[in-house]
Amino acid sequence: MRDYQSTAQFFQVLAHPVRLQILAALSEQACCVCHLQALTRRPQAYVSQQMRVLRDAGMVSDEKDGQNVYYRLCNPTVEALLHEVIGSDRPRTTIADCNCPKCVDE
Amino acid sequence: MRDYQSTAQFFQVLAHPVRLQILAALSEQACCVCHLQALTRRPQAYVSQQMRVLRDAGMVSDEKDGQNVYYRLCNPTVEALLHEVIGSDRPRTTIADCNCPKCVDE
DNA sequence: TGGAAATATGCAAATAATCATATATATTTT
DNA sequence: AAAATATATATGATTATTTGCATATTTCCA
Repeated sequence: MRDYQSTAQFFQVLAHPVRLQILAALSEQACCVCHLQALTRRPQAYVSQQMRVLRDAGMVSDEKDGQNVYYRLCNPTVEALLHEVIGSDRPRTTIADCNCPKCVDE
Repeated sequence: MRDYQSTAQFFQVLAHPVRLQILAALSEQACCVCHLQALTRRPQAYVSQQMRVLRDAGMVSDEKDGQNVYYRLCNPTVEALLHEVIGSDRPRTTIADCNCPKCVDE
């Protein structure tokens, strides 16, 4: 990590409840946007906006598979911090209403 | 740490370059406000405001000694996070113009 | 006691972040 | 090729944060 300015920006990205929820979900498995929509109960555009913030911050990477875009965590520091502050006792929300191929298959 | 909302607020406090600089200094030793003023090159009222934010967030504790107030880190999670994101390669800024008893004695 | 030094607080202007809405693009299905 | 689905982007209104400045409070010392 560089100077205090960029470190502050890094923390700013984490200073958001929905982004934290998304990152916590991604720390378990890669998810498509529709999955995160169901998880967070937010409109698609909203989730997509947050994913851009996370992508621009270098915290997640995206991979397109057909119609779906799968996001995954790609930053070890973020993983470590999540573990530090959230730990493993986070609410294991099961998502019922996601119809992406990956969810339907399992 | 509790829910995502309070975790986000926790990160919000860290999402500030001057507060980060102050916390990094406190992670080495307790400092009075005048010391932090010299370090950050900000007006006294500015530093005092940031100290309130850190105090309200439960990250630092204050102890009055005569005219001076000494602040110290009092949150192990903050210490761990600072170490994670800043590490030990932070600029070791020596402060010349602080006249508090502690600084003058040494 | 009175003044100077150290620190804290209150408030307002400037700045930045959030979120809803509308719309665009790409892919699959029919 | 048109419709449907998944995702992305642009824009603007609202709200929150930052920061400078004036002033208050506390303590020390002459």
